[in-house]
Amino acid sequence: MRYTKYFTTTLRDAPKDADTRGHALMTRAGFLKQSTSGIYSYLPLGLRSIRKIEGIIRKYMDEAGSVEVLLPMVQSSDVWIRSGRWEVYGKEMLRFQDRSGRDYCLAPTHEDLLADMLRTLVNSYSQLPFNLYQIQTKFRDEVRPRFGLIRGREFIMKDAYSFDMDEEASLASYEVMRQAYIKLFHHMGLDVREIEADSGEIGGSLSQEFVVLSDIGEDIAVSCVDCGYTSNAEVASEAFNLDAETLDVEALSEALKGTNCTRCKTGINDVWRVLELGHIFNIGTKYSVAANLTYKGQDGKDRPVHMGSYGIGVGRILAVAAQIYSDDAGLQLPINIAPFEVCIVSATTRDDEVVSTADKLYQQCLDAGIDAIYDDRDVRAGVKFADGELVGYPFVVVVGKRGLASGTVEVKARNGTKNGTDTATDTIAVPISDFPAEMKKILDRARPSVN
RNA sequence: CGGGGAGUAGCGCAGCUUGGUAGCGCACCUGUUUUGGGAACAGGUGGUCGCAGGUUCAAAUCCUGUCUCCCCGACCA
Repeated sequence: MRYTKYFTTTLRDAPKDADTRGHALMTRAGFLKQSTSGIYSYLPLGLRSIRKIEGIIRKYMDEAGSVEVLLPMVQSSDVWIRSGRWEVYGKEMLRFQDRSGRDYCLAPTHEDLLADMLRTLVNSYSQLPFNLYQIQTKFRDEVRPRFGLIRGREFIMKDAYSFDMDEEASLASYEVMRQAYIKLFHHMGLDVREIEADSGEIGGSLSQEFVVLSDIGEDIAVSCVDCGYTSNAEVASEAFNLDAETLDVEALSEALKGTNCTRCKTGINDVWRVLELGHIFNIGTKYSVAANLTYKGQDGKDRPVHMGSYGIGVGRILAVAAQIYSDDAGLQLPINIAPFEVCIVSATTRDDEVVSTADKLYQQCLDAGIDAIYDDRDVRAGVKFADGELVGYPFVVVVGKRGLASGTVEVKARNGTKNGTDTATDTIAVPISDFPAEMKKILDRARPSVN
């Protein structure tokens, strides 16, 4: 992509209603534009990152045997009345009527419609097991949206559901999903922790959260520095007989200072603020019984399907990555979820050799399948460097007279850059003759290894 | 829903106390010079001061109402 043919913008000042650093930087870098409270437009760069996150999720869900579907966002009240939740679901469900006065809602979740739909499609044990997922926009009229994409009212979510004949098979499906989650988060470059969670209202026998440690986390967790066993504040407070009323980070840190891990018995506990990115549940038959979702077994008897449910907040992944992986100069998104992996910068546009070389390298990137943007604007080099740091391209390739004199270009890694100076510690000179092959090697080395 | 803050140019802000023809920085446009770390100079565009009503000779400024956004609490990916 040539910058001059693209559409993106950068801002020096963040809008005043962007509070967290990640949100302010994404706004400044041209990823996002708030539309109204809790509702955002994804601009070209932001959408590229979202698509990459979705692509990684699809890869690992597909590998785990889950099959993609797309359910409607606008749902008739019929479904919800049948599931009994039309009355129960509170104001978070946004309801409205069509021209004939029929009731509808914007789906806050999809279990009800899915179970309802499958009742007529699933009949026999021979159809089981299976697993369905979708990546969809959900709408919850939250009491208080906040922190940009962290808690929006409209948000993109991956939700998956497993359907098995019995509890044992369902637990096996759960484990497959759990492994897929670990891999996909690592592929994105995120340091996720698994937390033993309370199943809460969804119910069921087993539930885990996938969280990252972050100052904008909405929950508190206790983690063992040795074995890594992590539990949420409620579980930890039960284990240590603490008063759940006093559970802020400081109080919990104080209370648990020096205590040992409840699992490995030797490690020391540490307290963190954490943000939930994914949550998996082994539900059992609660929903299938309610929805009359049954299958006929080999013995001819009807039995309820055993379900599991598996969610990931897609937009939230981008939001928290922007928060965690950034500095004062801008974003530093992990390579697999950055909007572009490489930015080619022509240090001047007034030198024919520089321009023609930059053009050539860009074309080589296209031919080699390197995910590159070419900043071919007729602006000072400093503007391109500053914008490059703000957007956080993992690598910036500088084509300039200096390098050309020795037949090289500079490849600068974003995380090695020193703000405001030209003393990047992680800059290497790459011979122009070897460019695309060398660049590919550099990119591959930079990717997190999964497994 | 309870508590707190804010709406003035695309973005960030001043002006409001003490009414008197709306201002600054950045961005944007034109020209000249500049060109490997957010250039300089000169000129220029752009605002029904959130909206409605009221007080007044006169309202961004005072009064009343209203809408919106943000922050802190209970819920959630």
